[in-house]
Amino acid sequence: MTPASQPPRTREGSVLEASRSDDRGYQSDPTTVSLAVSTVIFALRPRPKTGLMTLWIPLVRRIRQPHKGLWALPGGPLGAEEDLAEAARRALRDTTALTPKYLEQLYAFGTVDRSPRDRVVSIVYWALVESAEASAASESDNVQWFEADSIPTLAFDHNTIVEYALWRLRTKLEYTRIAHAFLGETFTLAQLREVHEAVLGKELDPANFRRTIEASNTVVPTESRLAGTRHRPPRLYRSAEKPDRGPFTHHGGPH
Amino acid sequence: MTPASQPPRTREGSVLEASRSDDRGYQSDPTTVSLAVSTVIFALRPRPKTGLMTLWIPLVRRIRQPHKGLWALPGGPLGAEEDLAEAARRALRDTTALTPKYLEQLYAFGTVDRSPRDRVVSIVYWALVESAEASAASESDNVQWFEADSIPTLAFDHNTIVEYALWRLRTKLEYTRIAHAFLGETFTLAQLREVHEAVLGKELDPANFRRTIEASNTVVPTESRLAGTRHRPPRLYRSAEKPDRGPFTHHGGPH
DNA sequence: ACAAAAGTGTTGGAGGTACACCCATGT
DNA sequence: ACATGGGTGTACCTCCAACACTTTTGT
Repeated sequence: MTPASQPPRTREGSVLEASRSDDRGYQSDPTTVSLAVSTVIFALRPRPKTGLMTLWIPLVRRIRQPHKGLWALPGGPLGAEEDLAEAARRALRDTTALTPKYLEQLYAFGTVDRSPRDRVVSIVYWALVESAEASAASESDNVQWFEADSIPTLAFDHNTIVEYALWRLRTKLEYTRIAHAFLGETFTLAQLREVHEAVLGKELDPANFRRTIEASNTVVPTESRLAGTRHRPPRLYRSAEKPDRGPFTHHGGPH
Repeated sequence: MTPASQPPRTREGSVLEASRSDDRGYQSDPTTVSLAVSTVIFALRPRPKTGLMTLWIPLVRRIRQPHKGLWALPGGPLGAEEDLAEAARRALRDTTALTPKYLEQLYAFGTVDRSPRDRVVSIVYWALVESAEASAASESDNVQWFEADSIPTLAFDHNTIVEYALWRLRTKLEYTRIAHAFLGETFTLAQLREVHEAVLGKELDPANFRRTIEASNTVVPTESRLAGTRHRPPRLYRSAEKPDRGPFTHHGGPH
């Protein structure tokens, strides 16, 4: 019996992003519902002191009311000619200047009072960014990375959203191959295990991890090995083609 | 390795409901994105000939353009003072005049061209309705129940949405106790098994089903038994309190 | 040679499927 | 008495956690 995946019922703020261009802190027409798209971005980065890889999330500082000065999820209003995922990707590009290796819709948050004056419905996505790139990601006064375990108080209901995204990431890691999104073209099983350990926050048995992964057919071994270690050189693997299928390819075609 | 739960990328219509009050078939302001909420409603009802319980979905006939005359999911525009789930519940009440025992957000559909002229983002919910009530549900010229396995061609991308909802229902049935939502206060294990069989579309071993359910602690036995059968009277069960927990109660508290 | 991580083998427990069998009631 | 589903027992199989053990490199 696994946990239910009912998302939170929040009673807090909205998702007007820091980079919004108009200066009003409220909606002119109170009968209108406005639509925004935000993205929870995950990447693995080394923890400053220990150098150990952990989960990080970039946040943007709000430069307008409401919640001016607080950190918030990157996002913005949905463009009329823009798909939802495109908008999420744009939020990601604007803050981190990176391209996600994985992007999925998380949930639509829309309680009436989540923003103080506006009525905003936020469609939230979550994204995974390759570790190598994430290290070189832009950081500034208004954009900063935080460890997923120690997120400050955020604007609106964004703390709740981040928690939910974290839960989804951890849950989904166990039954899909999204972990590959954190890694490059080829990787060792130790590196893949490191990703799992960082996300789940616990150590895994190398022997059993190997067998579990091998049995899942999510990776294919290459001929090359990683040299330069001061021990036996580990084999490099690539991500398997695309055994990842949505619900439709399942019962859509012949069984 | 279970299937990934990436929803479809549709390239079709929107979700303007049949009961919408304005008569325009398009949006006045082309730069505005409008927001609608629809609901996929599930109930178990006996199949006409065989009497065997199967999955049914109520649909409404579109009485306006676009897609006038086609069947579509019940839904409507989101009210400014209305939570998303409320709007979904309203759609359900208006069509079936019933209260859902279970209601959960499915997905937000928002590709640019899903509606011919408008730009509509639909936040779709799915709901379960008690079988007993569903039998007495209202049906009219513009509201009709269809078997989940034989849905006609629907307006917009609603066929895709229904397929996705079906997939979610079947998947979630296996690791939660949502099956209870189809049943009344008390029920026999045979009835619960009948629900599972109807949703999954295959027979289950009564002996093993019993043990699986008992081990899951999702039901509690009562003292009463069901009489009037022409065999040994089966024990009645109730749904367990609330071992159903969202992601937050999980890692929100101490581990 | 030795440290260190890669990689293999082995065992025991948990859980799930198949199926034989007994139990209690209405007719 | 007997048909019918309720309910129990059990053997087997697969998957997974734990951990001992062997292999291959750099120093």
